[in-house]
Amino acid sequence: MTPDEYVEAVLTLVERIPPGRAMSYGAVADALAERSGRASARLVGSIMARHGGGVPWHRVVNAAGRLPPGHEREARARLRAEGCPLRGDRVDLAAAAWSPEEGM
DNA sequence: CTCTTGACAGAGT
DNA sequence: AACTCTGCCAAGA
Repeated sequence: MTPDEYVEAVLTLVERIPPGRAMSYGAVADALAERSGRASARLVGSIMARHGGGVPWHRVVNAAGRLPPGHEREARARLRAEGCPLRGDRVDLAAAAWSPEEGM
């Protein structure tokens, strides 16, 4: 799998996350690990930073439910609008966590 | 090729 | 609970 294909795979998966739900960068990397052969939360983060426009990037947060630096306002607003379970300024991953298996 | 840099994660303080 | 330190792995300089 080429790097470009990996980027596509990440974006495709992120698009499949339903409104009001969320995934951590690590969870995304993990879900793609089977198919891509590698799992790196950092890599997913970088990809979202560079190619994240165009997909519901706000539904991808870090493992602690923290929103991406610099986009916290935007993300919080969108998540709130979608009814995503929030705990202060963090996503309640325990309640919002989604996996590809669930959405097919 | 080496060194630094991250929308990260997990353990330690 | 907030911070720091380490491991991680691919991109850029």
